[in-house]
Amino acid sequence: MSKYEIQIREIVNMQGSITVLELARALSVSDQTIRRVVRPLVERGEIAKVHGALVSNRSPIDPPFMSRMSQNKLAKIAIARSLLDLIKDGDRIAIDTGSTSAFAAQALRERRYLTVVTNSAFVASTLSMIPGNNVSMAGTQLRHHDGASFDRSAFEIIERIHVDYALLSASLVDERKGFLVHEQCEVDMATAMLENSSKTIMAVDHSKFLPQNRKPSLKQPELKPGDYLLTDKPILRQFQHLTSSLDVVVAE
Amino acid sequence: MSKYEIQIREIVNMQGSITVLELARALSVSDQTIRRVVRPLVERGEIAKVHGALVSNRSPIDPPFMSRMSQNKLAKIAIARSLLDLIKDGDRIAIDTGSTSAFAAQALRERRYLTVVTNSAFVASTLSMIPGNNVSMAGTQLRHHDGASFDRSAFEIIERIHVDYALLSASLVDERKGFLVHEQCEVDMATAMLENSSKTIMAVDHSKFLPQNRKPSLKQPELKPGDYLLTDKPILRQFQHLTSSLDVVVAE
DNA sequence: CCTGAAATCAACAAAAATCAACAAAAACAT
DNA sequence: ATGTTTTTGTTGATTTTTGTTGATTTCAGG
Repeated sequence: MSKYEIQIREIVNMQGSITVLELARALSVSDQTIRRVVRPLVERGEIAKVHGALVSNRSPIDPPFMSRMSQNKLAKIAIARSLLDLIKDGDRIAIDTGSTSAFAAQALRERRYLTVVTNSAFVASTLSMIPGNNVSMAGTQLRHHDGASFDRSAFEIIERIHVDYALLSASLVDERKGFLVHEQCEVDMATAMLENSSKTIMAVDHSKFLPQNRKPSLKQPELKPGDYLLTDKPILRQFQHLTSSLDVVVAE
Repeated sequence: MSKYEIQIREIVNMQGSITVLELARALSVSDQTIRRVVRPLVERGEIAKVHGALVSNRSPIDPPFMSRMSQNKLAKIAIARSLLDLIKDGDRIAIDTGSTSAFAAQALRERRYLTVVTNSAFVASTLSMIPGNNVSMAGTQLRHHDGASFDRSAFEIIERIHVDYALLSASLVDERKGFLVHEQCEVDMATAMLENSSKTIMAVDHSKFLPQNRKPSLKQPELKPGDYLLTDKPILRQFQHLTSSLDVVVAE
């Protein structure tokens, strides 16, 4: 192990990338020395090397959040667009977390004079930029998982603002137990939104009706008769008892 | 994998889109080289390409206020990159509103384990997606102008969290009066951030030293000796009295 | 549908980076 | 000190990348 090893690793990771020559000058040694010292580092996979330069192999981020956004992208976009048939200019709406809601937010940029309250920083950021909207971000500390907050203050704000629609989602639709999510705080947030809205819109793409790897177990609050269910494929027979009292909207 | 790959991905994702020629000039290589280097990136689907330009296929964020971001975007990117020399993994940082800060947030996605507190929903959303970060959104009601909050609660949160750096900006640098902004609430927020941080980083691109159409008139709080000034061109003589006690970092 | 401008592609020569081998320098143990 | 081992710098052959040129394609407007 060379005496330059630590320095090199540090510099490369710090800068993201650096040419062999720059590094040689920085450490005042020859380029050949750099190459020699770097070889075992590369072999051990601690840094990566390309022709002409060394690059940090620290993954340049692909937020887990975004990768989920791309799953069933088309279905989610279709659902988001059909949401525009329900939500009109000037409506007030509470929006929960999740990739479905993120797409919904994108679609809702077409609407004006919305009153929006959400615990998702992404949704808040997206819709706050539309002139005429009144957007409230509920909560302070954001979890990196999805950029959402479930602070006490988040609930206080949700409960302070009454809206026309609550836009909710779920991780899985179970034939017996209904709409499920992974965490209790999500149920609590959904409950708060549902209780402070006139109507609820549940948005789930068809993949949510299929078995999942990671099985959620917590039940979303009961929907009221006349609430909406937005999805992208017709409801299969074995799920219809869950949706019989709801207005089901199937997007293209 | 070419040595330009990281930079290209970064710039493209930061700006959303850029022409091949602009990119060639930015990296001072020929357009042909850009095309060559970009081909595998496109094949792997990491960025998309259209005739004449490269476009990010990241989250379809195209905030209207990004239009302002397009002014002096290369300067702002350069400043954002040089910010990475100051901010290290694990640092705590308060970030204000504005297009400069938006670029800074994009750049800071390279860092891990940051503690971030900001009143900008865009900054919060951007950095909350990075695993390991601890992001707090200060404030509730967002103004559409820039997706930022200046609620009383925003100040309470800023004042509750002490950080290593406050990243501030300004709308105009006046030869006599120093760093100016348009609204009192921005001054108040800057003051709160400055008072709850160890060091302040003021980031202003060179255009801020030139006369503006819409003249701001409110003075940002005084910087402390040893605070940083980040900009992209050397400070002209007539401004040097403002920066003599500061650590001036000129990007590029 | 045509036309001119801009962008792209293919190919080749020039430039830069890499590698292997050897000699000089430094570090180490005896 | 002395010989041995390790590290370092230099050289020249080899490989990779880059810029340039000119032909081809794409795009926008008439």
